Amino acid sequence: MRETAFAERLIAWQRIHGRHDLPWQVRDPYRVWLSEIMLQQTQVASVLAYYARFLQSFPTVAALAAASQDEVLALWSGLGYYSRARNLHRAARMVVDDFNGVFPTTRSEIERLPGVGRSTAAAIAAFAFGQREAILDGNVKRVLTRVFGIEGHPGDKPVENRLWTLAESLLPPADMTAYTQGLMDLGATVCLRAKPKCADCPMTVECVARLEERQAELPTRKPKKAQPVRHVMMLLAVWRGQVLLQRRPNHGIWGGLLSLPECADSQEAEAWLMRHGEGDLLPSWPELTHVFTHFRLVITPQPILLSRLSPAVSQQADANWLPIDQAIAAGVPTPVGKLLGQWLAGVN
DNA sequence: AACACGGGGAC
DNA sequence: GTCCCAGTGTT
Repeated sequence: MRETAFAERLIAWQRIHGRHDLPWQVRDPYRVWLSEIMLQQTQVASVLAYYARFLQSFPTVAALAAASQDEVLALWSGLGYYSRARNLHRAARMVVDDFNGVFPTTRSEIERLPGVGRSTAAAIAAFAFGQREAILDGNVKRVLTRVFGIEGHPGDKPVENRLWTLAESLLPPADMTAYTQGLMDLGATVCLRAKPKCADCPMTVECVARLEERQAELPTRKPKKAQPVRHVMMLLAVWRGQVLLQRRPNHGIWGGLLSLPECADSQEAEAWLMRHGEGDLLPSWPELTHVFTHFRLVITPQPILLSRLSPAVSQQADANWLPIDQAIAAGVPTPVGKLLGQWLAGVN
């Protein structure tokens, strides 16, 4: 297909059939940026409520910069990929401190913000400033591999490089907002992964995948490998009606979130109890499996009722004793929220 | 180049 | 259950 034909058809299609009512379809770069970060590896339906709540608490980049990391993480809790929230917070402070409170206006400058890579920077530059920059996200990769019949896993470097070059060659001379939004809309509403609606697609007559009936083979799947399993025991330590939460390190899984204390097995749980005071190990609850991209985590919940807390422990700086309902609201990982919810349901 | 990083929707 | 998504940062 001619490059110009692709862009012309896409823009015309977007104006009629594309999405025009998403809350982040604005020119305010702060709102565009926030939405793009939330939408990384996360679907629109999941983002909508988080976006509204976040914007209500932090209406401007200055408000976000003035917040604490805790406040930001609490509003992010449940969305996943928490480094996005920490980077967002750092980047807000960078905009205030290094860019004099004015959001940067070029792709290369925007790309310096932590958490903003090439595609996200290009999307912000296109939506907020109408600049001629190519995006390449999951939707675009699916559309391009199908329409142009590009073989190979799009995550492989040579394939990805080819897709970037193609994406740049397709850019229209103007109308970048409609074009960029059209690319995303086509991928999200028509060029679906499982059942693409080829009859509704403006590229259908020339789409390689459609012509060869290979929609199911493109984009090429990632070769999969076995997922390792990790086991952990999570302690539901309760003292005077409050549960103990500990801050996780900023790096690694659930970085920076409050979570339950962990150990390997019930023997270690006994030792933990001896260190922390006196009380009883209740029978452990049934295992809970949490699935990640790269491994599965099998959690054994171990409730502990403390009757006395050792003085040294009660003064630990990182110990957070909270009523269960407040603990849930504090921004804990999803499986921890489930466990605390089960406790509430069981006790009350 | 490969991996780490969450959660949820679609099937 | 499996696959994959509006990706980025680290190694």
